[in-house]
Amino acid sequence: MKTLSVREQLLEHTLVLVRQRGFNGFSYRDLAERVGVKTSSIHYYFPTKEDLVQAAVTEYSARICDHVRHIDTGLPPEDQAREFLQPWLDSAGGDRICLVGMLSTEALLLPEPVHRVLKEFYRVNETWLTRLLESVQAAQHKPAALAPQTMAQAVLGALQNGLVVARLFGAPQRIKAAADLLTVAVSGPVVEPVPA
Amino acid sequence: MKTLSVREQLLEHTLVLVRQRGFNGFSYRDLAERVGVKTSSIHYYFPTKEDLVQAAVTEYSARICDHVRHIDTGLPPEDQAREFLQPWLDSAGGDRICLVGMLSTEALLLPEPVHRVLKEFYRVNETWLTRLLESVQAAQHKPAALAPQTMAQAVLGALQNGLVVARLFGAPQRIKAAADLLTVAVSGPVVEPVPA
DNA sequence: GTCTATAAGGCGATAGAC
DNA sequence: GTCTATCGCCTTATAGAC
Repeated sequence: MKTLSVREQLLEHTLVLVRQRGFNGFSYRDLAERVGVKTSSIHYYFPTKEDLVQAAVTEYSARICDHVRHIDTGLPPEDQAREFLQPWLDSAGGDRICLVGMLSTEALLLPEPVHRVLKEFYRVNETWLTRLLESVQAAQHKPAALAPQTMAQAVLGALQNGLVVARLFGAPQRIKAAADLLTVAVSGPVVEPVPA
Repeated sequence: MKTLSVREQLLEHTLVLVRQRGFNGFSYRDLAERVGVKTSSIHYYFPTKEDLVQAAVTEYSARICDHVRHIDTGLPPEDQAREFLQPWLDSAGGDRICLVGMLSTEALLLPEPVHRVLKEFYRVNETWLTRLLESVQAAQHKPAALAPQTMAQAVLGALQNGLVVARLFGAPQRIKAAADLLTVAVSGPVVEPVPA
């Protein structure tokens, strides 16, 4: 377990605070207390709060998008979908939603460079899902009811709101509706296991 | 066109401000300037900011839920779905998202009485969609790939995030993926009109 | 790099005159 | 009901010592 530099600690705690409370929901004081420095030290690394959030969203988007890009396209579609869904299922029901979902909701408060990263996140994830659904559709005889891109956007949206609702209700399983939507699209009807 | 009381004006402008910027994204000063009163007058009607947001979310949820409850259940499912979708399509691409979607994202900043209204909003909308999908499914020979309740949650989630993304991209048509998901679920494949 | 000290202004909220 | 005036605190941000 590596020791993080102060800058890295600031970034990690910012990721947590934004995912919990949003851009306007935490202060330099909150962040300083968590890392164990004074607020003036934060300004040394991130001159303004916009610099801080820009670094946070860039780091977060890179992590998720890298995860998606590294999914083995040789795997069966069901397995690719499972890999894609993993980070979403992992965070469902905790106190953190997707950082991109949070900041997109607060978009009117944020500068344009942040918008660019948010849009890129949606583009990368939707494009990956579209390709997956296209490959499934190409292997079938009947065309799907919804175009791959349309289903991709619907799935990603359902996942984003799924995290929000799972947290609101304190019910991790509420992410399952969105996950099932993707699962069905790549591999047919979901059959729940029957209790013995 | 009726003249609104000061209290009604405060509530209407609060609905707008929350849908644009969220609970922490506007101040009593912002609201006072818009209505043309001093900030102390706001406290006369709404002693605390939590009182203000409680009144706003209650009013907003009542409006949408009443709209949903008044949809004629005797209509064909496609027409019921169209009615349901109308307020979502109307606000897509503007600067306002769903107030419930906004406050749900900010849930950790808000008191429990607000949570109760947010959850009730999801319950009412999901229940209505579930019933609609059940009625469609009962009239068909094959069972749908997804259970009605699951599809209902996915559709509502896709709509919420659809508003967020439509605003972020400045592209009203981005709400269509979510709308198509519901439309297909109640009436089969969506066929785009071919340009002449 | 990290600190102390402080600036300059915003915030929600209250007291009391009218 | 609406105002003026003000309180106490929080906010982001900066200057300058160490």
